[in-house]
Amino acid sequence: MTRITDTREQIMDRAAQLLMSRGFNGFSYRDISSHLGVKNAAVHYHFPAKADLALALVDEYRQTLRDKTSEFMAYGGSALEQLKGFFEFTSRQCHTGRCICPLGAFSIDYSELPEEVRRTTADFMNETIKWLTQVLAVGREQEEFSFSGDPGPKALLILAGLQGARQMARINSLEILDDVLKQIHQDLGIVT
Amino acid sequence: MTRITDTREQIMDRAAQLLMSRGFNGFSYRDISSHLGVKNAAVHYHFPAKADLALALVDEYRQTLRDKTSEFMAYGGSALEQLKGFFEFTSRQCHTGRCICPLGAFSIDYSELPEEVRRTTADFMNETIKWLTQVLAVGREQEEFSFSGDPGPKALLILAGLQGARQMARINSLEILDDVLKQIHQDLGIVT
DNA sequence: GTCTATAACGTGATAGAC
DNA sequence: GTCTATCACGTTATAGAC
Repeated sequence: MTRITDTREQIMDRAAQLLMSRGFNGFSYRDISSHLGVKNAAVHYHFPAKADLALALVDEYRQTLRDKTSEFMAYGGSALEQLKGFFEFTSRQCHTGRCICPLGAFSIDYSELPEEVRRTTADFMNETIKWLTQVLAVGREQEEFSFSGDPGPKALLILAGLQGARQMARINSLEILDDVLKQIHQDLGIVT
Repeated sequence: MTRITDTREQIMDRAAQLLMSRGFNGFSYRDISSHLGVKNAAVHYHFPAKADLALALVDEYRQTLRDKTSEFMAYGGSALEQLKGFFEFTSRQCHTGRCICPLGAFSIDYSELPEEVRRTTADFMNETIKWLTQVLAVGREQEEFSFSGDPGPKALLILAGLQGARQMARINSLEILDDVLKQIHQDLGIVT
């Protein structure tokens, strides 16, 4: 009934949850195993070293982004729709668990992560930047929203703003994320 | 020759450095003591528990902000000057050590911090928000810069953007922070 | 694939000499 | 105010039985 990879997926899910709520150094194999009702050796079977787990997590995030954006990147489409989907995803994720952005979490421990994890994390971030830059460029061209200056730095400010807002929201209140999202909308001339 | 509190200050300095480069859970008493050439018991003498160290650090940040902004908050002044000072401080701090914002660092471990540290951290953040909100309001009134909408959410976006940019910069390159700063300037209509 | 058992180590923290 | 010595604990990780 249960698939062979079931435990592996459960480990990934729990690890993702913990990463976004405590940072990569803030959880242990025990936190994962006890939650699943298994022993820590079982987790080590699927991910021998913690770095393997980190790599799998980043890879998963990257693949998710690719799946959600590949069509847009290849053939274009409605930029506003892409943008709204991204904002809603972020907002929903944050409202259920007050979790922070995985990139933000990894950035803290970045200097101590293995080279391969660092490279994959950087790749993931650069792909995200590239995607949003194109969304902004296409959306402005299609007059779905407006802003002045290059799309690149604008994309950076939006991504950085969301990442920071999620962290600030957990110290203060989720209202902060909502306010920042509204401000981003306003600065893009999007009517809500 | 050396003051009584000399070691205490050195501990604070090193701890601040470590906090901003590895997060609160990313460094140990040993990291501090070995750097100063003392034993970890000496550090425990000045800060019995790690929470005491966290509290002292947040308090120091808060006091620094108060010192730098109290005059403006009380009597007003040039908002542009305040803003530039803040940006330069952030930029300089980031360019020497690629360190992240202390608030960002604490936000990761926030759920496990003692209540008193949490409260002080939240106070510090709220004071920062309040200060920047007033700077934006006054600056727009004095026509030093311009933007549409309420100063509050605008202040949040700027602070969140800086916090996120510092983290992204460490994964990619310091150029990201520079780009974000330029975009913020542009969105405020400040000519550079 | 999961278990028990254990190794090897780093951590925050304390007691008591100097 | 700093030291030596030590504790109790959590951590990642491995070996080998089932």
